Amino acid sequence: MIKTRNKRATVRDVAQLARVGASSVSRFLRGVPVRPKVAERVARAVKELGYEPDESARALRSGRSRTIGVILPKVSNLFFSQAVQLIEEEARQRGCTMLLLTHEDRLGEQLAHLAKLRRYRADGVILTGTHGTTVRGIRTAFPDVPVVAFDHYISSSLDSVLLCNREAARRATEHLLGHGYANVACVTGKPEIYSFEERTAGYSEAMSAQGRSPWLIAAANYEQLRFVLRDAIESENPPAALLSLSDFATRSVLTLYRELGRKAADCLPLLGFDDPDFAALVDPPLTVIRQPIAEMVRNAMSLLFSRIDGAAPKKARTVSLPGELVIRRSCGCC
Amino acid sequence: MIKTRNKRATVRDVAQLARVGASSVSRFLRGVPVRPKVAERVARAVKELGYEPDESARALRSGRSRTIGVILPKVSNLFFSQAVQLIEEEARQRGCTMLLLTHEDRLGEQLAHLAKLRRYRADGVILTGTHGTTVRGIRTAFPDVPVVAFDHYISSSLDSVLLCNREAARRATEHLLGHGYANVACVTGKPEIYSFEERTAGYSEAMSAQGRSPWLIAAANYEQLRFVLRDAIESENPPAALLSLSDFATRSVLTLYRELGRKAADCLPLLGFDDPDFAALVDPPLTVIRQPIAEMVRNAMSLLFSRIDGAAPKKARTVSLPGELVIRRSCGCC
DNA sequence: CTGTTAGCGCGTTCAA
DNA sequence: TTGAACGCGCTAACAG
Repeated sequence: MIKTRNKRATVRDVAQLARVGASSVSRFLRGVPVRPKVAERVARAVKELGYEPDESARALRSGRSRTIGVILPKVSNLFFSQAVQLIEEEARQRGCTMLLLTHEDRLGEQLAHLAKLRRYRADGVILTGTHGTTVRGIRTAFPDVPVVAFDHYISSSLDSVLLCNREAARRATEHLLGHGYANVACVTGKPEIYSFEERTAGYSEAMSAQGRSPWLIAAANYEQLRFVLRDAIESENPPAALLSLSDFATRSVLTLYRELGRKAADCLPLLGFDDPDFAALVDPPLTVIRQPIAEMVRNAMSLLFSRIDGAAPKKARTVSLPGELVIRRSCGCC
Repeated sequence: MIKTRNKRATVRDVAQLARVGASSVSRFLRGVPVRPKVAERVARAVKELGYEPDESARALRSGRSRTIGVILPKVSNLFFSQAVQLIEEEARQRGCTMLLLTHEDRLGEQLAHLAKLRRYRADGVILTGTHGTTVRGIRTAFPDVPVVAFDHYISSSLDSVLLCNREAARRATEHLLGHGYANVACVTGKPEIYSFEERTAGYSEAMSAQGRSPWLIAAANYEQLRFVLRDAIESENPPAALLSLSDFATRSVLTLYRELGRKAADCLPLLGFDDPDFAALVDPPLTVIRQPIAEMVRNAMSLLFSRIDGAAPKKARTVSLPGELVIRRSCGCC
């Protein structure tokens, strides 16, 4: 089969073949009512020519790109990769396509991404920012584009969807405390990240409420975290149990145990945020706080699109969703 | 602060302010040499106006959208989510943005995605197709757009990047056989997927070479797989070891063990494809075939861009990369 | 190297 | 309702 390098069909070609005006074609394609006869002829011409509208031209003309931008720290963990998948599906249902960008917690990259989305005229943005993100920076890039903060609170002037981080951490801590482990330590990497700050706060509240002083085991990255952690658990007075603030931190803990050659019985009771693949598979199975990813995405998308469609109140809204405590065995239950 | 709803600055505004022609602005922005004086004035005007070029207009005029499409079955496993992250980084370095679409192994969705990318005039496409994908279907959507098949061989007329699936499966099987487990079974979901077919073939070759008959434990999905698997390992003459063809299949195996309450000692020796989070964390740690994701992505992107830049030979190229056998303990080593 | 001109494909006027 | 004409913002082609 010889590849006929025909130029792509345009509305004009379709109009000509269907013997109607170009604007009738345009109307038909966008669902604006036209005479049945016209509709039929246009439909046939479209099919015959294999016509597909050009989204660039559409965007240029209409000012809407039918595109939403998604900016995340990374996609290579279960929380974000599931979120991406759900966002994509929902965007598709709403006739949009997703531009995906990751910043790996570098503010500079994130700013560059915002500028890029501006150039692409994204109709809206889902943003999980990093430490240092300001609403001012966002609004410089997007004076008039809807932005929803996802898993990250930036300002009351921005729509946000969040886990009830404090409450979840408090509940998790209380659960551990309830087992009689008085000296619960809190483990996290990148303690400056918003969610981790909040969770730390919730943890501290729960500890203080029982007259216990918080013990934060933190490090700038997860490599280092293992070392700090090792010092802590091999010290004279080690923690009685561990609250881990993310799947990454949990992985550090488990990796350390493995390096140390500890058997399941020698492991500190553990409760972690996120419900990664390995949670149910390790020994003992991990008790976790599971984030309601699907609901978070659903809420974020409906906030976003209500703004894109101009149907939102001016005031920004914040949706806080509770975490689910999934009890397995690592916490000491059973 | 009152939001001044100024229209966005355009090249003409910049040109006017800088007192140069519009095309000089365009040239400067694209890196085409201009007189230093002009460059400086344009740069200042751009800054002053906060000018950002409009990618829609650019795409419309130049025929290049600076966008690449990525179509995958899903992103919620480690292999694909890492691939996505790497693709995005590399696309960014090359000045492109990624449009991400997932089809969850539904051919219809995949076709719709191809059509969508056509409307967006994607400059190139990275595609992990599903069963039933034909080069004809792809070329109907993209007569003249570069497409690279990723982790999926479709036709010799399409650039492809692949794991050496057969060889890896053969080696893995031989490794298990080498431990003296004669009766090695092969476990997979969705056996019709290209990679799994190839791996199955490699497994069968290795078995046959030793005069053993292959035993395929397969199911259409991973829920069902657990049941089939259970029948197999609880039968009178169970397999002596298991070769799992993907992280999902491996997860099914481990989940089943957990459901059955089996201790590490009672688990069949196991070797699995992919190196997911949990591989090093479970007991015993999993021996796996790790796919060289970064290299696969690097190759795919350079194949793609050499075609986008018109610097590729006409003939399609296939890159096959070897898997890495990561020996831990589940296979019976140590 | 520069500026002017034209038109990419579409949606949105307008007058019919 | 329809079709013709215009222009969104930009870059390719040209003449200077």
